[in-house]
Amino acid sequence: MKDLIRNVKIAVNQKTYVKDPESSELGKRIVTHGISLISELGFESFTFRKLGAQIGSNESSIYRYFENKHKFLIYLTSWYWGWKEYQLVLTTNSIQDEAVKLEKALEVLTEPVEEDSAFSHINEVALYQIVINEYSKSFLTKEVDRENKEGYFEIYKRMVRRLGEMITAVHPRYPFAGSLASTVMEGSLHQHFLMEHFPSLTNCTDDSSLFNYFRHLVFSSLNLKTNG
Amino acid sequence: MKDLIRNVKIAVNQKTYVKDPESSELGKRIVTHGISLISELGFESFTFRKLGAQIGSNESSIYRYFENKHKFLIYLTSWYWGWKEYQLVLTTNSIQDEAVKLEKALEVLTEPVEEDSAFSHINEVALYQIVINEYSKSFLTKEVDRENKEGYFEIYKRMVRRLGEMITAVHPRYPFAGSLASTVMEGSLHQHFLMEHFPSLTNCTDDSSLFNYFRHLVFSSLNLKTNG
DNA sequence: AGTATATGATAGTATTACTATTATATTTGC
DNA sequence: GCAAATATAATAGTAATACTATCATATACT
Repeated sequence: MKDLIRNVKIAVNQKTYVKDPESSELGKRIVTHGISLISELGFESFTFRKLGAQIGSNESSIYRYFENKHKFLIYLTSWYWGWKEYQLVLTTNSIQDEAVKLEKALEVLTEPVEEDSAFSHINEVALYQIVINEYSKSFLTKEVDRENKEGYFEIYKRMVRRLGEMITAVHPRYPFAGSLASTVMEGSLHQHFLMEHFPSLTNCTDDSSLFNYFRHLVFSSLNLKTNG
Repeated sequence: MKDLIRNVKIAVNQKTYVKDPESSELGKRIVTHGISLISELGFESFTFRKLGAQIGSNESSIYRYFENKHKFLIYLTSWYWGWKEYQLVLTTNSIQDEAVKLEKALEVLTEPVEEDSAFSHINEVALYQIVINEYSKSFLTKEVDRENKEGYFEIYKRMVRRLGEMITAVHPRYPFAGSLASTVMEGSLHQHFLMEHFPSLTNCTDDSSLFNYFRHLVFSSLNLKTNG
């Protein structure tokens, strides 16, 4: 999944930034080095001051692009989900058989993330690590309802909805399509985290076993056998 | 599930505190009001200074019980999981039929939390809200591997293991017992969060539908029908 | 050449997350 | 009942955080 289409821009809710970081060189440097610094230090220890130091730029300049690091995290993770959604749609769109389509969707969601040269200023592999380790922190806040209303989580929600619709297409009377879709979305991040830090709590050891686990989980719930 | 046994103390890893908060009145006040303040302000805005102000005590006195708020969170959530584990064991212990036992375990994990008068200084309902909203933050850190080695997450891990063993007892050849157990543990918190803040992403509307969803998920994976 | 815009440099503020020290209560041991 | 030990309170101090504000400079555009 790389280089599929050039000249595509991932659309992120404009409220997440003050000035579009893709509109300037400095903006792109903020994103590039922001990703590497968050994945290196973790979100708690990451500061705009440190980021400024790393890119040889001033803290105050970064504030001209992002209000604070929370919004910066929402920007980055929204970008990630937008990018993933794009892959999801592109990969599954042409598939007629609904079961095969769903299976393919699960594959896209669990397969290892690879560099996408269409977005040279973004290291998707490092960004994926950020999503695994920090995404939950973007919504586990007291401001979640207000921010949800403002549309900060739209892309993620749309992806859950898409996956839910694929589940319903396979089994229209299954009553928990939304819950299953959200369980898979969140669960695949969580199982990734467990593989890295709590291997005794998961049977998954690599991305292929992760895929097998979720495929079995979903298709069993829908009373169907899998192909694998 | 209340008042089952008195004079039981939930054992929490001693490294999470400097001085056992259950050993003094002040310690218990810290825990009592700490729970209410974190659930009121959220973990990010919670500080020992504010807690001190609320209990009419000094910030420095709180530091004599807990090194920092991160360890305080680990203490509180460990206590919660210890309390839940106790319920789990007590409820399922005497059940012979492995499928019934597993079903009962899922019920304990998804049912609404009620006040337990055996621990009068702890508001279990508020603590459960903290677990839903903040638990992930206790392990989504750069220090997770070190803290895991020091045993900070032992109780939670033991619960996942117990649930995994129950799954294996029902279906010995199912290859993803651990992953399924961890998915249910984390997933039930996540679905609770979605019910409150992202209702469009779940089909669960109350604790009974939550239980039905996870029961169906687990028993389908094990190729068994449920009773309900 | 003049103006607008982007970035940089510096300084300042309130708060956080502590640590250290000293003072004052309270408990306990003899 | 008094001294000693312990627990708690009060105060102060530090480095860092998360900003905001102001002013200077560089570059770009007209």
